[in-house]
Amino acid sequence: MKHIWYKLPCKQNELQLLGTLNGGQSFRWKKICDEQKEQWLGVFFNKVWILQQENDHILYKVHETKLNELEDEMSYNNLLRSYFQLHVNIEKLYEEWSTADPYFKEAAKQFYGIRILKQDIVENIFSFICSSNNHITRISSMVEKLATFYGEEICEIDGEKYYAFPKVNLLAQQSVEEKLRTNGFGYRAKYISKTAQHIMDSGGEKWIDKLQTMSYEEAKKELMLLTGIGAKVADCICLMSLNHLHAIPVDTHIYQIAKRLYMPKLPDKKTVTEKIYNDIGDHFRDLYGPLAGWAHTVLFCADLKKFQGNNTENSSSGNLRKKSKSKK
DNA sequence: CGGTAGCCTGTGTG
DNA sequence: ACACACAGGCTAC
Repeated sequence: MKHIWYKLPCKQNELQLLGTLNGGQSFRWKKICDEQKEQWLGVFFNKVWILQQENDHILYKVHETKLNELEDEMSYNNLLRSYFQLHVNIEKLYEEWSTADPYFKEAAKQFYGIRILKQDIVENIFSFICSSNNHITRISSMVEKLATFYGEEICEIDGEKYYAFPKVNLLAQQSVEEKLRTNGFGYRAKYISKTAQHIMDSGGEKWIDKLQTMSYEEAKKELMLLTGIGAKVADCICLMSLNHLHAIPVDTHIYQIAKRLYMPKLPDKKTVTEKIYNDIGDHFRDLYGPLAGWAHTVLFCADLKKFQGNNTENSSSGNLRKKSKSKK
C-alpha cells in the first residue's frame, strides 16, 4: 500500500473541495480530519481518493487494487482533471454570471470554486433514484449500502473496507428488490431493481454508450423511460454525467429560490408542476447561458442548510437563504 | 390533459 | 419523551 502524496496544481478559485464535494452532487465523499487539516475521502473510478485543499494545488493519495494500479502521478492527475472538469475555466464564468445576476454575485463570495463533477453514469442513475423525496444524509447511507452489498472491494484503510459502485448486472438480480426493502430503501427498492433490469434488457453497456451520444433532449427522454426517473432526476444525470451543462434540475430548493428571488409571480404550489419546472429552467438558461446548470449548482449550494453556519450575521456571507426571524 | 394523493422511512424540529 | 412534518420526486390515478 502506497502512502505517497501527489500534487495536482489548481487554484482555490478554480476548485473549492468543501462546496464541490459536500454540495449534494456526489454522495460518496466524507470529511475526515487529520492533524487539523480538512481532508476528503471518496470513491470514483474504482479507486479510493483522499484529497486535501492547499493554496495553489490539491494534495492527494490514491488507494486501489493491485490489478488496477497506475502508479503514475500524471495518470492520476488526468483522472482528477477529468472528474473535476478542470478544462472548464470557472473564474471567468463566475465573472459573467456575477455581471448578469446580483444574487449570483452574492452567493459567489462564499461559494467560489464550485464545480460540476463529471461522474459515472451508472452511479448517478442509481444514486439519484435514491434521492427522490429524501434527505442527503439518508441518500448517502443508501448509496453506501449499494456499494457494500453489490460493489467490488477496492481496499481496506484503517480496518474499514471500501467498495466500488456496483455493476448494473448485479443490481438486476432477482433478489435485489427484497434485499433493499429489508434494508430501508422503501419504495425506491423497486425503482432500483426495475431500472437495472431495464438497462440490462436494453443492451447494458451498449445502452450506456448510446446514451452518451444523444442530444440533451433525447437523453432526457430516454432516461425518463426508466422507473423512478422523472424530469428532475433525469436532469441531474444529464447535467452531472452526460455533459449537458445547460440542464437545470428543479427541486423544491430551486423552486423556492426562484419564487423568492427571481420569479415572484410563480404560483404558490406544494409541488412543482411540469409547466413551472420548464419555466424555471428556461428562466435560468436565459439568465446564465449555455452553462446554466453549472451556475444553478452554485445557487443550490448557497441554499443548502449544511452550509448555513454561524456566519449568517451579515449579508456578505453569500447565502441566499431567507433570514430566520430572530427571537426577541 | 393538468392536477394531486399516496408512497417508505430516516432525520430534524417542536 | 414522542409526535409530526418533510425530505434535492415519482407513479398512478
